[in-house]
Amino acid sequence: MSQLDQLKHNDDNLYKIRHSAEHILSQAVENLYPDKTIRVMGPATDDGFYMDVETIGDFKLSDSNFPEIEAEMQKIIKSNLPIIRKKITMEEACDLFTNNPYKIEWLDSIKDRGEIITIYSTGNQYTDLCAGPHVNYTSKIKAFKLLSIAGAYWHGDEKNKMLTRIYGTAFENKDDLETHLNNLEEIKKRDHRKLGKELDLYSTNQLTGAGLILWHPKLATSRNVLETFWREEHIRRGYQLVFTPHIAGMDMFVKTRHYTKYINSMFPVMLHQNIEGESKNDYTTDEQLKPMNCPNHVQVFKSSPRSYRELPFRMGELGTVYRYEKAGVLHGMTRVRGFTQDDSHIFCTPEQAINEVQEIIKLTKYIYEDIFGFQKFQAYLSTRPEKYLGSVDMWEFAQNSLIKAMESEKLKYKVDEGGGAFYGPKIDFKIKDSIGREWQMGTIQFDFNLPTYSESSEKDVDDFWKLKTFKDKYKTKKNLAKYIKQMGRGLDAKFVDKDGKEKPVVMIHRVVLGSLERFFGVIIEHFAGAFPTWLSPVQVKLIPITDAQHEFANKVLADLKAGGIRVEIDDRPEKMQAKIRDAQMQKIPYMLIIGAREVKANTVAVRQRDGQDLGAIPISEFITKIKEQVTKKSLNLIK
RNA sequence: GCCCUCCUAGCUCAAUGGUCGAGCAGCGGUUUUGUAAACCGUCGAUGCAAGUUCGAUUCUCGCGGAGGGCUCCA
Repeated sequence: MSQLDQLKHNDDNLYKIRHSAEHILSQAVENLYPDKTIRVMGPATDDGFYMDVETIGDFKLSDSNFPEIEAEMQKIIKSNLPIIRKKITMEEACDLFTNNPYKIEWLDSIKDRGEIITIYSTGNQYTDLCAGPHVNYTSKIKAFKLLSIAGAYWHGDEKNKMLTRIYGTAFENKDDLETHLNNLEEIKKRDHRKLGKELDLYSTNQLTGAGLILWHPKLATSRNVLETFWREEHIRRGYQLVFTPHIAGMDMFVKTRHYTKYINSMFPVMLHQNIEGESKNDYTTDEQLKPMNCPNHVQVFKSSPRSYRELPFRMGELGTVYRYEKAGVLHGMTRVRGFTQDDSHIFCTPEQAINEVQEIIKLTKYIYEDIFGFQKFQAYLSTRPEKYLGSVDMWEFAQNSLIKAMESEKLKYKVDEGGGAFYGPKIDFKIKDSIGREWQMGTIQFDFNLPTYSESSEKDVDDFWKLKTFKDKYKTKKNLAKYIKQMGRGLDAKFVDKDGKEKPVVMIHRVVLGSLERFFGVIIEHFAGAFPTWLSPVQVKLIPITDAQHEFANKVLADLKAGGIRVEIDDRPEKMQAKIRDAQMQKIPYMLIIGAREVKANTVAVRQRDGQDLGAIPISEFITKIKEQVTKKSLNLIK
């Protein structure tokens, strides 16, 4: 956020209300638990406020404290205390907050920045170090609510003490608060974890393992449809599709240096010495569950000498990878430990790079906007970080390629200065779903690490020696050093140019959907579970009103199936209303009601999931319309 | 990994230091119906392991999982 934005922000009445509400919360907590808490700080946010507090000894705050805290806040608000700003000196400030180490630290940083020191007093009961601004009386807080409680590290650093954070929100009036709380309810209704259960889409369980998704038949149907689309679209755009294994030899990830960078998020090595009945002590071929597809793709590229004539070589795979994500970060389908990336690697010459990036952007826009109707997606360019591989020239070349491609495609982007990976610059695509939350999806990254080769250094040996896995395996540092030197660094991918000389190939890593798990998690929420017809697991439900229509309904079923429509018949001995309700709750796009009238006229009565009744239409006409809709991958229903 | 909370039937929810209750779903019947739930019957559960206790689903500890955050996200 720019400084100007920040100012506008602070002046906004809502921000004043929220920041003041946060002060009142802080004051209430202090009133209620004076010797058990130390005040830290808290700001207003885009949708509310939060306050950090340290709890002392065994004392713990939980949401069961909310009623009494809210009551205390209400008391402060009702007292209608004035909130007054005052400028003070550093000495005065140090005196005032001498018992609060957080405020003293804060004062130090204010001093470093050379800013003035201001305090805000609520009546003569509570004074806090604060830049403001605030409302002038506590009674201006007309509507507030505490929402949740969580832990947060001081300064967001996990090495620091864990504080307690209370989240809440405040508004100018009760109606706005009500609306906001209703929106939160809406978000909960769209939650893919809730819909995943209700619509029987996926599950996880303890025996399968945390963060590992079981795709149920319905979602698997949609995934198969999406995968087919993905494959056809990629073949059409000149990609060559491959399959590679889920595991790779350890040597691979020694050469790529994944072990020294990311070993904490990789599943452990599969040691052959642990194989029952294995007598050989030689386990040089130990394997590793792959955390990414790139190395195997490089191996496909390297399987024979590559001519410049073969470039660009666009290699694609729906490749499943496994990463040991920390237990606390797992979340439904959007953050998991096993996932399938719609991965591709493009091997090309430097001259071809811009065009390749441009083609990827075109594909990304097509899929996001045209196919899924994500109207807003944001591109971020991440540039050279402090620690980086390769030369500055290489980085400049790659960054320029990305920028030029985005400009040719008229793609607006924001810059994340220094946010690139150590191995190359990148473009990230983030999608806003229908309720405004942003998700990281696709990415385009240059990779200066994998395709290159260099000798192992002493530091490399040291880095590996620090790892238990390698210490245990090689026993002595001398053994390890011999091994690491033998491995070298990088996978050394080259091509033979027109002049007959071997040259390093440019490698571009890209995903469009990101991972199928996350993508489906996002589109479940985006569509609130009501997928467009082409992607719906069940596209049509046949609802005969009585048994007398079963024969006719089965004929319709056969006709629709013959037309390639995913259709089911509900021939339970239930009332039509109950069948409609069930189909409706399953968000099936079309319900075809079949009663005596339809049998007689050879028609079906079409009810859409949006509640629209299209009346009776001939079966052939319905088939034509729905097929057209599926072919066009329309986001709308027939009418 | 860290802080807080939670874990009761397939799902949603109830109750309790003394043999856990309901609705929906399932199953067996009855009902044959015109655009969001027919009726009757029936099956089914305290995450795992330990401690305190005469007795634990309830209290304590550990583990696992889930949720809200923090940190992280090649």
